[in-house]
Amino acid sequence: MPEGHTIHRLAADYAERFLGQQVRATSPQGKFSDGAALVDHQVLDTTEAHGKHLFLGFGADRWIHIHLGLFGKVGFGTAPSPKDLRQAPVQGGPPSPPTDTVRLRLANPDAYADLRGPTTCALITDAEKQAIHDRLGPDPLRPADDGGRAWQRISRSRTTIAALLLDQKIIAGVGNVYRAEVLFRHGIDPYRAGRDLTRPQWDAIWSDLVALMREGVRHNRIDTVRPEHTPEAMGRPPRVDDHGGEVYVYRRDRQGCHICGTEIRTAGLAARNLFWCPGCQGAGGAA
DNA sequence: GTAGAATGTCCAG
DNA sequence: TGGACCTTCTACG
Repeated sequence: MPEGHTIHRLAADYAERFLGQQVRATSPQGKFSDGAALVDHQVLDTTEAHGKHLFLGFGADRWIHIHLGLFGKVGFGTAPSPKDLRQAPVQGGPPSPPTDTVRLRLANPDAYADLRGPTTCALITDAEKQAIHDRLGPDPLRPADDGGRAWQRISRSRTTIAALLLDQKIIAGVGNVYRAEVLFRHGIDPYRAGRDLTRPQWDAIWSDLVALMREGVRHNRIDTVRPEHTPEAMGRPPRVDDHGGEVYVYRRDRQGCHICGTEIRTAGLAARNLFWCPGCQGAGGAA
């Protein structure tokens, strides 16, 4: 479920519940028991996101590095955590859910956070953390980051803009949904080579990503349709099948484009599904 | 019940 | 380029 907005939201959500406090850290699943033991009873002093990477800081030179991959998820709840319930079952209460997939649980007297299914959950040093930053491109959600750095790479590349947008070395945090949607919003053919974009086009894409992804953090979901294209504005049924966000093309293949009615198309590109509207994003097309 | 897909990334060949 | 990996949910028997 995670694109960059999810990770930045998680950084804020962990901070809200645990920052500046000693936490209990455990690995009910067992795969991170050693790491959890090293931060157990330590104070969480920093939470930070860069692209799809999340860092939880516990004092000098000690970070938990989390990458959710395709399936990872964090569930927050109020204390007691499910495991605690199991240890002291409430008489007549509901059966506690299974917890054996929880890689990392952070808990304090008021709240818990359960991490499941991450690609990465590891204890790292400052130097290892810096190495991760060094191989990531600018992130539209990091205020100090600058799209110009990405342009240096894009403007010299023969690779398609659709592939470049997913390359985390070039721009960090964009995933399959934002890539499809931002190209649609700017009327850009996904197969156009990076070097065939103009600087103004790239600047517009970058600032649009900043705005869209900030909204994504606020609402914890991806919405990309402009006000005039919402279900209410157009009198069309809202999207129900998906994660709730209103989009133009992502997973809308074989349905009509909200703007021009052309059938949305899909194709594999670099092992991911690409979605676009041939009408609005044809050669030189502008939405 | 079981297969397949899913907003991601790495590595071997 | 294909497979491996991590988990959850849906569609289909």
